[in-house]
Amino acid sequence: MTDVINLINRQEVDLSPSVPFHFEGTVYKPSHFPASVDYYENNCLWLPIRLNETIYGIQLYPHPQEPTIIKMAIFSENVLADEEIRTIISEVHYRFDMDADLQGFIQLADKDAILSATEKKWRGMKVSCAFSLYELLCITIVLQNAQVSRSVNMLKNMLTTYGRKVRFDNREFFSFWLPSEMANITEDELRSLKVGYRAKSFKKVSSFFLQNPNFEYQVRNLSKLNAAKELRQIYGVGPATCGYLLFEKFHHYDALDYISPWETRIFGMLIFGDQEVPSDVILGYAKDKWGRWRMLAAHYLFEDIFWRRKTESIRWLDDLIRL
DNA sequence: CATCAGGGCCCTG
DNA sequence: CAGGGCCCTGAT
Repeated sequence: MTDVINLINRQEVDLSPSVPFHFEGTVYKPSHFPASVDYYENNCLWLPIRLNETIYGIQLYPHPQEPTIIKMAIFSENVLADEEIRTIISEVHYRFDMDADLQGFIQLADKDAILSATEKKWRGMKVSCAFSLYELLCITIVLQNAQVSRSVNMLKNMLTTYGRKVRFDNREFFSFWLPSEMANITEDELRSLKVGYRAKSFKKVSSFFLQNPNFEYQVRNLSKLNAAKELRQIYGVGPATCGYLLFEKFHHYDALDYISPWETRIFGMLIFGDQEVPSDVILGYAKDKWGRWRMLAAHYLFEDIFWRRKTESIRWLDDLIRL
């Protein structure tokens, strides 16, 4: 796609997330690999967002004076209707879990030796996913059975070939392709972008969303168990991907029922100082100590160590990540 | 130079 | 429910 979508209209609105709200911890997750689908810098997030097939540009930053208010600038091609603004606000609230009540977690962490300091440091950090379910699935597809550098390359190839270039606030991004845009693309074409056997997943996931356009919104209302049942029916969604979706996208704070080998080693170190601890021991520990907050607790520990990695060298973590 | 496992999942037996 | 195969790549 050569044409660039220029979002020239700018409109500001105020958001009032539930407090406490840790802006930086919520909108930027250092454990995620960087992609040109959003950008975070210095307490400000830029994000193209696609709703009802229309692409908007979102800029989020804390209000300079009012600590409980988050400012959102919406960039658009056309002047926004009130209804559109309401839709965007409500979607952003969902994606950054702005209505969450984490009081139970705060109380739990306060009495927990492992969590206490980390929770205080990041108090108000919400689980978030800047992307739609379909977009997140595309990310998890490139994540599977590949090292990070290859995942980055696969997503970049897909975006530059099928994504839409979006410009707002003097910045350029790629917005994801639509499920319908995958329909006429062959597996061989996808394989030429070095995605390998994942080509089939892209095709199948896209046709699933084409047939079930409201799937994400239906799953939002389901219990963890029922949501998992629905998600696992999608081709390419196994236990690891399902866990990511349940937690990051659908905010099931207890979605820690499976841990992949590489995460097992990291959690082993974080909890027991030993990377050889088997995953079922870690799962049992988390369930016992953190109960219905166990994935959120794990998330706090996980993101904290990745934050620390930005300013200090953590040898054992470098060895385990293998970029 | 070759071999190999990787931020999983599908499919088969 | 265990295990082989899968695309491609950087590490060894």
